[in-house]
Amino acid sequence: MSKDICHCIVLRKASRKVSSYYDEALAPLGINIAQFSLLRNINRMAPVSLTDLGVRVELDRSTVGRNAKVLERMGLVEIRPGKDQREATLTVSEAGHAVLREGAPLWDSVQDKIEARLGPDGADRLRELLAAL
Amino acid sequence: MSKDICHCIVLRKASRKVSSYYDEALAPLGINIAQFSLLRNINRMAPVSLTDLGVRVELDRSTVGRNAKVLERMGLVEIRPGKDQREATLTVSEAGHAVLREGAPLWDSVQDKIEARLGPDGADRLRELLAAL
DNA sequence: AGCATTCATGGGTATATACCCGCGAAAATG
DNA sequence: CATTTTCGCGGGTATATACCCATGAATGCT
Repeated sequence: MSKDICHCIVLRKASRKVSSYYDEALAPLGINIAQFSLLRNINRMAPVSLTDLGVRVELDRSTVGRNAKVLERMGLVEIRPGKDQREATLTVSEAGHAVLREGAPLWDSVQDKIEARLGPDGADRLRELLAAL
Repeated sequence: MSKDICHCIVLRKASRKVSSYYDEALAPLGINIAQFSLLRNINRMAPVSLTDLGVRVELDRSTVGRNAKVLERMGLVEIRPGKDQREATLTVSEAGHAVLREGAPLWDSVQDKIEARLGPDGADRLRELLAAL
């Protein structure tokens, strides 16, 4: 019975597999999909606090903080205190913008590949199903 | 455009979210879904080597080794050398069997919840789409 | 038998992720 | 204005995950 298959495990496997597609495509830039996506979100919201960013990307604030620190170490993001002394303000550096530019077509190609695999409307149907979870 | 949405990120979010449903349900047993699933696989294949188990669950050998070590520390799994001195042989302990028994209905309830959310055939359609990736 | 090759694990390193706790800063309250 | 409460973050801890390298064991070939 298909009922024996854990929905969660199926999702986790798919998540790992698909992540690896993006990771491989972005590898030439020395960045992975989680980092690239976070960088994009920082760019869209900059200057942004860790808390706001965490809400946006639906990740724990401490997770976002640590992931952002990795981007900072890579020189792609700048982290400094905001007016509110409690806040860490994130902005994308020059190098970060370059990665965003160069990564875009690589990301596009994987998006296309996925859509091809899912067939027409496949991506939309998948998104709908996942949104229902 | 929906084309702006990263298929990978959608999947990762869904994976985290769904995992948390199972994790919460299994929490009373002090185990999470990754561990529960691994325990089930060990049980089905026992006695099994790390390599074989890794192939089965589609995880890196070293990942399986570390995850299994956590289960061992919890007293749910026994790890000992096999006839082939290189091999680590995994078996489920008494406590592990108890967890499998007690976890089954908890796992079932989450499966049902997911299926309810996805609607009739939803789970099947989701599985098909994910399998195409 | 002896050496080369293959094979199974383990451990190092690094990221992703979450939860909890404590500290210092800002805001609210009397 | 002083005190309390709220808020933002960093750090500790733990798991999940992967890649690479070292080591010791099994196998195969000469």
